[in-house]
Amino acid sequence: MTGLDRTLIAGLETFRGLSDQALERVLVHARSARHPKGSEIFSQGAEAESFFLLLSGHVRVVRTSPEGHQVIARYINEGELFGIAVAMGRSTFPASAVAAVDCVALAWPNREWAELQALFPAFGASAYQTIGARLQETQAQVMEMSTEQVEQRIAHALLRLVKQAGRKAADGIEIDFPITRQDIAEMTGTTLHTVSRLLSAWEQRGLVRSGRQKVVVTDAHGLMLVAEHRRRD
Amino acid sequence: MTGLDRTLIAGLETFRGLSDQALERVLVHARSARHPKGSEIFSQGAEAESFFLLLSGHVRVVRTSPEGHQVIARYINEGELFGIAVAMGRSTFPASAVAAVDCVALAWPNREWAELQALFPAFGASAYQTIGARLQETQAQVMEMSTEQVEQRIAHALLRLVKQAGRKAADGIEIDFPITRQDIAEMTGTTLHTVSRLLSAWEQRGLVRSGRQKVVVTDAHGLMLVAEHRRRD
DNA sequence: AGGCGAGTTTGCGCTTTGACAAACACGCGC
DNA sequence: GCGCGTGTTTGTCAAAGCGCAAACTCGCCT
Repeated sequence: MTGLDRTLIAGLETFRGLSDQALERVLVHARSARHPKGSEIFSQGAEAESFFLLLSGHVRVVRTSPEGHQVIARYINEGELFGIAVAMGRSTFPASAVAAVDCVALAWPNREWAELQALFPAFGASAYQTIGARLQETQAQVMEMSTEQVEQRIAHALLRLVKQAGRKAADGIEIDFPITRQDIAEMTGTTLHTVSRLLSAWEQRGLVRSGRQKVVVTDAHGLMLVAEHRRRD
Repeated sequence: MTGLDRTLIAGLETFRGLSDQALERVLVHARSARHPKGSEIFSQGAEAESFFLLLSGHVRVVRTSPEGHQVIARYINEGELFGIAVAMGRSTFPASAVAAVDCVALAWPNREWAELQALFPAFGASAYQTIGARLQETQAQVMEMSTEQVEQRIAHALLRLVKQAGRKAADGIEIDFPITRQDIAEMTGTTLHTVSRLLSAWEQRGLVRSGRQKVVVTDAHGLMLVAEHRRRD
């Protein structure tokens, strides 16, 4: 009854090197679900009973502080694992996941984690590499926030988004999902006002073209120069 | 010839639940080394050939940006693993480790990682939990830097230090290793000047007592109030 | 077609905090 | 015991960018 075909996940980095048979096994306990844009896939603090893999769409991972401040920890791209609290020995989700667009994701019960890891060591290794990579990225983000001005941080964030979720547009590269000034502010630790001002300025200089929930980087190289420019050298 | 006794590591979280025999096996390829205060245990960017466990002392993990800015990612306490690039699938160290005081650390060749993990699943699980916990901490740090003022960040940092490496002093809790204003600044993304001013102010208010490379928290509760106090609510 | 609302733009004042500078003090080594 | 260097204190100044406020505009829903 699953109807899940192994071609869904064949070719994904996470399952690289697994045989067709292995892929079938992986999918046995997986359930696929559609998550409409804006819906919460899981909720910060909730009991983590499953882990997920994004088949299509884009997911925003958001942490909310006790005081209600939101911070976007990362965007998840197609083919990535997310909500893997189980891999970090956590029983609750440390953040919420929200579908940035209509999404399709696979979900496995946590108990499958140990199982799959034992059956397919390559899967375990790849998963832990993912966590390691995220630790690196997050530490890089701390460095950025410690040493860079807001302008550089936003430029870096846009370049990262374009790299991870860029789609060729007529006059540049467009970020492949709707993103507000507020979102960008929450990624970079600033306010939507400042983001708005900077995007306007950059638009004048021909670096980007932006509109309602939309950003197109028209001069990636120019933006890189902005990102590299240090003032506190 | 090793002379390493299993009592060195018995009782450590990382090796919890391992038999005496297992502990002996763990130590077979371990080498112990003394690292004088201020010396580098490993260097950012260098080929990672070993992973480490701190037996005694305190280690500062420092990242340096291409422009030369330094950020202290964390302090390692006794009994903790560090330099586990191998666990994250990295071939080079993403940061440097510097002995904050005279230290003793065990080192294993990377090849032992897979070995130990296979032999003692509990070891692997605990190690990955460590990485997961560090990812959490680092993300919490990003939140802090996004949403809190410098004063709150420094208060939080001090409280964390006191919790992790506090030692009872006559009139409060002292941080157990020499730490400069510059160090605190590099932990919190600010400048030593600002740290100095705030510590002075706090000293006046009776929250801390500080001197050359030394900080004593005399009123942890009061400092917590400072840490919680939000201005951008 | 029109209205509503979310998202955006923009102005202004002000606080926080960084930059620069200079003097100071503690402790170690000679 | 003295001098030097590292670490610390403190002052002044400047400006980045936040808070607040208000206007605006595009899309979408009815």
